[in-house]
Amino acid sequence: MKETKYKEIHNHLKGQIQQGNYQIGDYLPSENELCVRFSITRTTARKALDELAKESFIERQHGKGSRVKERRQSLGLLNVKGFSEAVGEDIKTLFLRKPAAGKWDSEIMLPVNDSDLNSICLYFERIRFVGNEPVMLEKNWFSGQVLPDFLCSEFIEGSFFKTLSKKYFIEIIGSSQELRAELACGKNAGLLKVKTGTPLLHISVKFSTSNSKLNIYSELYCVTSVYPVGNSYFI
Amino acid sequence: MKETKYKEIHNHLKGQIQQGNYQIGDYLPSENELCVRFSITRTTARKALDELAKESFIERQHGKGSRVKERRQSLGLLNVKGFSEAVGEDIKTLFLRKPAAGKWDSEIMLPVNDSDLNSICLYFERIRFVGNEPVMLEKNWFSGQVLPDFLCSEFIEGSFFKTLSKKYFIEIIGSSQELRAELACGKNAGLLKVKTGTPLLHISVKFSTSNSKLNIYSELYCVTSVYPVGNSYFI
DNA sequence: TAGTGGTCTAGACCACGGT
DNA sequence: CCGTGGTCTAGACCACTAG
Repeated sequence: MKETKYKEIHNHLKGQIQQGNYQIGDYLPSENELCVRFSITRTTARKALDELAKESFIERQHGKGSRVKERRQSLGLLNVKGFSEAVGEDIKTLFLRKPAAGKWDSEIMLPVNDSDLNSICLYFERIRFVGNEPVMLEKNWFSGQVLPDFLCSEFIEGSFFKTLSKKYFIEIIGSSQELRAELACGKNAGLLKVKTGTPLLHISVKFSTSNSKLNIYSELYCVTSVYPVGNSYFI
Repeated sequence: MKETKYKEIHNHLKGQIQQGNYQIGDYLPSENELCVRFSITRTTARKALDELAKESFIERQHGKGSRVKERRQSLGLLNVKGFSEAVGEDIKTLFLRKPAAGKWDSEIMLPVNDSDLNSICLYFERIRFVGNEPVMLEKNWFSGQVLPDFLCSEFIEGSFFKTLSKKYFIEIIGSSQELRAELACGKNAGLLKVKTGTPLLHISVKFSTSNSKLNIYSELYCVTSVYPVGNSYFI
């Protein structure tokens, strides 16, 4: 498995940013400078920088350069932050199923890419608690194709997204979502310790990542009576 | 103002897809074919196709081609787009109350700014239909302070946000939201023509605008059984 | 094996921003 | 003016898919 040149440059620069060698507002080396420093052509340098821009680490400014941006946290609804950073209280996580081989379930509401359907499906499922109250049932599917050793590893700081970023250098670059209000079926009601027929907020999300072979499909069932699902978005 | 070549190709292909000349599952011309047909190089052809992929009109398949994807339509969550631009179908709007003086109701779930509380409150309320099905009950409160003549004017293209933008040059710059799944109370059930006890998605939004004196508070009640509320966000 | 997309080279001209 | 990023050409080799 050989890494491409542009990914090498891309990861190098991303690492520099994450380590703080380039601060917010700083300018990265220009395309031409990267060409010299890494013995590549502009096409390759551009590709590396374009990827960084797509992941919103930098902002390209015509005539000026590539400036390190503040990374926006909110991604549509549930954020990149995910649950662990979103609730300021005492939260716990219980794995109902640790990451393992699964199947592309029909429970996934958003259309699954063909390329995903043709590859191995990994799955995990957990319940999130605030205090001792279960507030969210979370089911996640994704292609195992691009995540070697995923099954063996623990999550970094309990966060799936952090693990993707720090261990595999994969960033979330977008999401689409569908929201439904539903009545809890017996099974979900049991898991969330509510009565059957309690209204649940059902969130279907498909996350796109900087690795085009990795999409993450999630189905979330939330008890919203005490803790509504919130988010904010600012330009 | 000259259009770039890749944008020209990109728009041409997008038009073909939108007009149905390429159906879902069809393959677009290969990169090499585009090169010949439009007298361009592969770099340019690729750029056009990459843009289409980024907009999720197509899926790139190594060794096969560029396949037209399904783009699911659903009710756009009021991020900035608003309802009228989000749904591609036959939508109608019925005003239950045209914009008029109102009061800062306790139904508003998100905290109202003090400066708003101290100024005149305008209010309007409408029901959104897809076809003949009511799908959303929408209640809006905002300060009338900065919108002279607002009561007299019609909405531009039926859109509140467009009216703000084109007539008053005010843009939405942010929002916070809370989501709840609730059971329809008698009144809302009646308006939305569902049974009491049907689960409704209750969205509370507070929009901030480019005019710091204007905040918009909305309470939305959505029937999600047929048209889930959707949104997507890409960096 | 032929055709496809993915990566890369080595150039070129242009539009933009600041000096 | 120079350096920046944006577009584009004309090639090349590779990896993947399918017959």
